[in-house]
Amino acid sequence: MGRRSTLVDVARLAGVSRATAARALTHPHLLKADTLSAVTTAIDSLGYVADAAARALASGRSGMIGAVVPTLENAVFARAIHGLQTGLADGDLQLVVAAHEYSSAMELQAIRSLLARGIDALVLVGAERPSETWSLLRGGGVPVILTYSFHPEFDSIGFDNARAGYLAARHLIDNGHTRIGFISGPLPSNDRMVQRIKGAASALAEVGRDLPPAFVSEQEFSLSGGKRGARALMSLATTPTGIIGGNDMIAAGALHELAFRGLRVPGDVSVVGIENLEITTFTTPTLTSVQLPTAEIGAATARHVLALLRNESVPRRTEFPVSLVERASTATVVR
Amino acid sequence: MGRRSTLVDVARLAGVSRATAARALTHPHLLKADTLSAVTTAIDSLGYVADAAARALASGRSGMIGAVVPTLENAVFARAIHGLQTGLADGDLQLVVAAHEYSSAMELQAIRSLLARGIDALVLVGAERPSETWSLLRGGGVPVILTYSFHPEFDSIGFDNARAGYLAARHLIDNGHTRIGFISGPLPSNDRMVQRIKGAASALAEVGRDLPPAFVSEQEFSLSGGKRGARALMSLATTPTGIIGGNDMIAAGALHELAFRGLRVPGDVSVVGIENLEITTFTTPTLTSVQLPTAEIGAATARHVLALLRNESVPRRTEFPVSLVERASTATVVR
DNA sequence: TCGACCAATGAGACCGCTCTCATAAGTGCA
DNA sequence: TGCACTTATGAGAGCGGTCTCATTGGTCGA
Repeated sequence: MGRRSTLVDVARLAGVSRATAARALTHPHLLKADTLSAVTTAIDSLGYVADAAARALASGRSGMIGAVVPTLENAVFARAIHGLQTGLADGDLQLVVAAHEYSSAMELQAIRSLLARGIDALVLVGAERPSETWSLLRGGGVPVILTYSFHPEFDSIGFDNARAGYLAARHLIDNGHTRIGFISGPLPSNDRMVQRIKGAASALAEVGRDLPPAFVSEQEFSLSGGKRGARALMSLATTPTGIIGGNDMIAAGALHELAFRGLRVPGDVSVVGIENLEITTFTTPTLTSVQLPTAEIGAATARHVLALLRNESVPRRTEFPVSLVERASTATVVR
Repeated sequence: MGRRSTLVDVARLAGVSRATAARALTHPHLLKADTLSAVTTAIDSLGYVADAAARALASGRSGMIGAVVPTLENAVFARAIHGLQTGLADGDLQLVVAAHEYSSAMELQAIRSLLARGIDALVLVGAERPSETWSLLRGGGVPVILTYSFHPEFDSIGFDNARAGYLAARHLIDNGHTRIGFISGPLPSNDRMVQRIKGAASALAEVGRDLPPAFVSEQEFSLSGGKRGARALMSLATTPTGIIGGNDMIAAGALHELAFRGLRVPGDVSVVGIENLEITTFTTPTLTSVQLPTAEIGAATARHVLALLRNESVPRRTEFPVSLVERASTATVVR
């Protein structure tokens, strides 16, 4: 079938110059109606498709957006990427993804690699990274959008992670709990989780209590992680009466371990999750959780990127609210 | 900070020609050791990074791989994409993703768009699509790799979906069940699910039974979908004694609905899932499931793509085995 | 009727790299 | 010492678009 046809072929077939053919693509309003239709006809009959590399080289814009997330195996990020991709597709932008597995070194490498690819914008997760990475971002000449956390220097779209932790702890405290354990996800390169823990600690501080390090168990984001975390917390000399899961999967795993140990929820221990996934209504008991705007983040980020590339003015910071959804896994402490 | 430095800057600083500087990048073994090191030094001191668009235009290779999946909201595909991306990164390839939400029209559009982007290879899910899409793929001049299903004409990496359905049904049949219901995921553009249903039907056919259409309930891939599916099946005049979930989330949702209706599993109804996710050991009762090689598929696809681009010979077809993992949700039928 | 101005199109430089081909320097053998 | 041959480097032509600037023909007001 021969080689792909180029603008020259189109121009020749339409009987116009290369420049005119090009204009039909990029600035069609500059052409006389019949010239335009001649070119359009030629394009259709040749099945012409502009070469993206050539276009990127000449225009300095690639039409590709990069995104680096911790992992796609965590549904939160998979969902956000899904929403982002869907939104970008509407603007005819492609999404290039990379995962760093909670390693800031790998994140740096991924960012380098994406920047070298000539992306038009870069979407990252979180606001904590080594200064080397920050300076690369500052000098990259590419708009950076941070998600899930905020940073004064870069456009950010997210929610208040500390408040999510605070709401979870506050709810337990309001039910009379003072010994509250926290099963977190991986902490390296994960300011979101650190913030949630801090938020929980600040709620405890409000009532003169604290969140001792022993009451924080770092685990994977999974049912098994939650199970192991609950095992760890319930093996302590003094055990918590309330447990916060760093996300819902962890909390659900904790519920399982508590049941396995013959402990009643919420009779003996109350449990709160964070994220408010579908699973919260399928656990036994159903899981009280803090609703996070994860679905919104992907879509909002896509809109932000599109506006940015169109030079429309956009708020530097978009914050979504979080709220507690009470279900059956929490109750007033019995003493 | 001025503009990005180019090969010309590197060449000038290193005191060599543009061609030599270029060779240092692409064919370093052709250079004398000290010439090479002069160029390398210049590259480092300028922080030079090759422009991907220019390179793509000149070389005809973009270093980008496209992947189109039904959705990233389904963990199966998120996981596969994650594995694929990780594997590709080792070969310095970028992954561009798109989702089509089980619409063949959107898939076609996504493929067009990726092809226009000049990707070096294209990864797709499944082997069922309109002929228009197939002919685009044939004429695209880009290697296509199919995953999760097989196709004689294209490289394929997957497993036998019909066998997965067969194993699930066979297990129920071996336990004396003959009225078997199937709660499937979305069926449009989803040959995997169609195959699983066919496999289940063929197991029933082996013992002179069939899978009546009324016993197949099409639902979303979610806990709620499974719940709704079980509700539909258990509302029939004649109800099944065994239920197969199109995937584990569906099966877990079905378990929930059965418990809600006061039915005992496996006493009254046996349930089998497909996928063997972590959740199978967290449900009540634990869920018998067919183990699928989803983790392997992403990684294997990455290896396949890398080999392909290096012109190494690769098997056109890679098939992973599936197997049944028996847990507590299935038992011999009581009559 | 003439110059100013505008709309439509053409000409050609340029984006930054790859790759082929030519050239110069170096090597081994008769 | 000369010649064929290899090795290292340079020169320059693309790759396929975008974009600026020049050119042409036509319109309009004085």
